[in-house]
Amino acid sequence: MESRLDRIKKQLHSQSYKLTPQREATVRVLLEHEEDHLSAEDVYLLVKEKSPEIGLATVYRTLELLTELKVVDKINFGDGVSRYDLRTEGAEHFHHHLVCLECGAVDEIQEDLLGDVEKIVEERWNFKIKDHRLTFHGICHRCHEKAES
Amino acid sequence: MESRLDRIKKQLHSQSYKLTPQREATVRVLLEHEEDHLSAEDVYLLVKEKSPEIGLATVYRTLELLTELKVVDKINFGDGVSRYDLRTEGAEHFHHHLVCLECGAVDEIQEDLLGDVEKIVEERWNFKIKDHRLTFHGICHRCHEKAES
DNA sequence: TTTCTTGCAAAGAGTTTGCAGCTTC
DNA sequence: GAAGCTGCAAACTCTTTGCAAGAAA
Repeated sequence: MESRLDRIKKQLHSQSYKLTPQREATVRVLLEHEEDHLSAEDVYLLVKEKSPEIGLATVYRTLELLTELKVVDKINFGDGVSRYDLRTEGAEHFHHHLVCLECGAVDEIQEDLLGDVEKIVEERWNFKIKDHRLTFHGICHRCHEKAES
Repeated sequence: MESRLDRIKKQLHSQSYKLTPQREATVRVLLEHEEDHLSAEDVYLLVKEKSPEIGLATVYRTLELLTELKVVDKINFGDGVSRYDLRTEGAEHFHHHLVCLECGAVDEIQEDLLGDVEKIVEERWNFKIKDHRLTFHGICHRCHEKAES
């Protein structure tokens, strides 16, 4: 059974990038925190727990590399920090986000939802879509329920 | 006939903010470049052409203020700079963007397009939507046509 | 007058880069 | 052994803040 880590390793190798312990540690952290939306600093601190000798610059360089390889997506919720989000394997489209204005939580929507909209945009604006970013800002279900009780 | 500038002035006054020449000059620049997606630095340089004594910090403070008043929206296309986009008057929803990966142009879509999607998200995720950000990355119609010729 | 606002310069935050040394293949 | 990678520190970019002087109501 080939793990996700293995596949990412292969992808690195196939583009003749070396698989260093630092890179592996970084990928592991990303896999272990798939649900989260970690900043470079977050990733750095988590990697440091297990590999204390790693440098912040290496984490930045690794994240940049993984972004290039489309293993992760670099996203920005407007708070001045870039966040890195593992791509869902096999997913054709980048997933969407729900950002709660109250508690700051970020939930993911894996469903596509934009199929029809994309068709309209491609036809009406003659724009060839390669990727998208969709984020809703509002009140999440948890804060919603809390407010009602 | 009340101009758009007048209405923005009133809005400032109604929240007991003072209307300084610097703020007026900044708003004017935004109105004159409604189609563009100016960064703070861009706005600063444009304001400076007519009011050379203005400081960059004032522009940042004014843009922050206008964002608070929902006169402009602060957006981020992932290039490390915040951009400021005048809200379409009367529009209930924030418009969408088409970012061309080839020439870097940013076009706007004023149509809503997300009505159905929002309904689904609100119902299925029990998420109260307050705002959204939708950006498509791809090839714009100009580059498209250029490539074909 | 009193409060708000400005410009400047300095500080801050996040990210990138140069470089010498070390690792991977 | 050559090419690539790393950690460190310094540099850089964008943005925010402290403060004394100035302007608006």
